[in-house]
Amino acid sequence: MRDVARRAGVSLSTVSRVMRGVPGVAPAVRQRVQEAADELSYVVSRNASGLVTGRTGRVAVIVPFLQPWFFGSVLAGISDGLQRAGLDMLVYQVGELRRQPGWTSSLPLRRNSDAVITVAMDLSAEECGRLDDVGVPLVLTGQSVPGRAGVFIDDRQGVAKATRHLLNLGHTRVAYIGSEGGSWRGRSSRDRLEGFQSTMVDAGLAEWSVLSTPGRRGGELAMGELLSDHRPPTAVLTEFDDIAMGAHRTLRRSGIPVPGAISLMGFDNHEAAAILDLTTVDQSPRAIGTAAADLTVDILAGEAPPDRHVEMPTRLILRQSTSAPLPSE
Amino acid sequence: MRDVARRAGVSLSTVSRVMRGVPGVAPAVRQRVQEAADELSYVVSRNASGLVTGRTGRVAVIVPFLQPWFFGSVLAGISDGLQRAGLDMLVYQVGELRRQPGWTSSLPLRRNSDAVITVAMDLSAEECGRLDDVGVPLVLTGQSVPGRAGVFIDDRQGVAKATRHLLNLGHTRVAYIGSEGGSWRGRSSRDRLEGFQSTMVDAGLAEWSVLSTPGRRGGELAMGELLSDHRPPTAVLTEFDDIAMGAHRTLRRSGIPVPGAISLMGFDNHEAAAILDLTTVDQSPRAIGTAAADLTVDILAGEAPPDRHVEMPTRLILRQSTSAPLPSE
DNA sequence: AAATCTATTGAAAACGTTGCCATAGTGGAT
DNA sequence: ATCCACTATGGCAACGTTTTCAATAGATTT
Repeated sequence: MRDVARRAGVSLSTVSRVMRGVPGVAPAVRQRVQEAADELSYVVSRNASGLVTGRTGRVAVIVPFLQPWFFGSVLAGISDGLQRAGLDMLVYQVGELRRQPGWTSSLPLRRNSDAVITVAMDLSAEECGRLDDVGVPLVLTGQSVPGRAGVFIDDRQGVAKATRHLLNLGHTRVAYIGSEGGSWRGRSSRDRLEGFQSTMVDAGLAEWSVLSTPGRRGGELAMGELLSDHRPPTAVLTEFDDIAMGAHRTLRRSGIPVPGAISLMGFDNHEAAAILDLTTVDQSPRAIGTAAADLTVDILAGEAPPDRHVEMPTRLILRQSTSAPLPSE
Repeated sequence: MRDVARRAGVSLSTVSRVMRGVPGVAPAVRQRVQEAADELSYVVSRNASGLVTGRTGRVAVIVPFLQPWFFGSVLAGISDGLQRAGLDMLVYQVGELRRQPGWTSSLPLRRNSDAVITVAMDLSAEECGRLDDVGVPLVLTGQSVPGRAGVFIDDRQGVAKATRHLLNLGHTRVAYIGSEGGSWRGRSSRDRLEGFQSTMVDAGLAEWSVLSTPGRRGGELAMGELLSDHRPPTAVLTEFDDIAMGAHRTLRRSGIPVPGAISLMGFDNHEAAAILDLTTVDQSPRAIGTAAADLTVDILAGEAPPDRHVEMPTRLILRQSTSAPLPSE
């Protein structure tokens, strides 16, 4: 910065003003400084400016994992939103680390980010509290906690929508495959199951659900179990697409036509769902990310209360894996 | 920090020494300071320490996109590696921005990161140079440029491996579907094509390749084109799995059994490849990420030359989509 | 007992910014 | 001509660390 000042023949203060775009600098001088900065390819050190302003210009994003497609999509959205606001994105993958009770303090968040966004972390109240201690705004995604800022979908309603789709097609024997344990998404898991159950009960039908280990393998097994019933379901809804893919595989191997004999539905609109022509419910993770970033920016600017909730819509994606049940039955 | 010092009854210098874990502090004092820091849940401000050390403790990772599964996997690996070394990860998604000539300077890299890792950016020499100007080590992944640090796979060899697999099964009419334009992966694209061509020529067979738009849709179209040949191939290899998935769809719709009539192979070991039982070549993106992070750490520590190349192995993943051609032909 | 060495600690200068206050012009109203 | 309000600019302290150097107190050697 000193070099820029010297080159433009002005003081440090003036360079600082130009770099921050604050008013009160003569146009001619402004341009001269700008040119000098460009020639030296100078950018301000966030380190130094953050030291005095107390703002770091960075937002920490905490994800449980980075590999599953879902997180990539949410991150893409967050990145878009933050970039627009000129903020940088720090990404922390907690993964296994999370098992340890004090994991929140192992993250160097304290004075190193202006806000924290968690993605589908399903935090406990205690974990939330610990993150609060960092002293920066906390925005949750994929999770709704009263009194805390969050962006999420209505899991219950989304599943209800899916269930009704199957009922509207004329199915009466509808089964649900959910996950249990091992998954990091406890709350959302429960909500989806309840959404299914209440919709079935409201329709005066028997609620029929199987819980299995999460993931594709779980779906395979659970589907096998359903097929071994003396009157198998004519439609199967799963908690998320991965499970549906496993179920799909079992059906394929058993030579059971989809949707001919059994209609199959997923949830999430997984990248690969399109490949299998799987009817599903879209929750547009990228939009969730953008919304979370925008919300964060607004909170930082004081334009939004630090407990605003943003609910994202879900959309039914109709593909080839669902149809009316065979009339013969 | 001052608070910690006061609470522990020592000077700032001593606290600093304790926090950095440098020797020269009496064990008793060390413990007292540690406790005080814990009670105040104090962590050092990277901002301030970076200001004086010149190190930021952060590494910038530049990716073209964040959504595709591949990037999530590489990031997961990078995150693992950096976390182990106590470094934070800044992620910049350049995406569309890249069209603009000066995009490199729009990233606040200069004094804000200790190193830059690019992921499958396929940078031009000029872009590399611009990133060099930032003045920090540059590590490329998915791209090999002489004289620059990089982690990559041998695309030619990987495709050659795949091609030989098909030839070993007894196929002689093997076609290749590659991508052209629109993709950000020019170099890798060319290498893969050449790997196929040279292997075929070496085997004394006719080289037969179709280029199409990248992605699933391109695969669908290209497969259709191949099927309209008066003697369609008995095996098809594609530049990457996405294309293979499109091709798979066309085959499914045409009622052509895979691998019965046509063997199909992808490349990359896409998440969804397992769903389609697609034989493919794995390049373990997560391992690439870890290797890139480790290399970066080593370069920063001066333990590796700033132009070290790390070549990652590829592995043939045998699944159900390839088999010997029908003897009848 | 004096001298030397070592281990531990503290004091103060830097690092590159920002924000406040002071200063110097500039033009208009009195 | 004098004063005022205003704009543009510079000077300097402060932010929270690390680093260098000096100081102190025991311990060891002569």
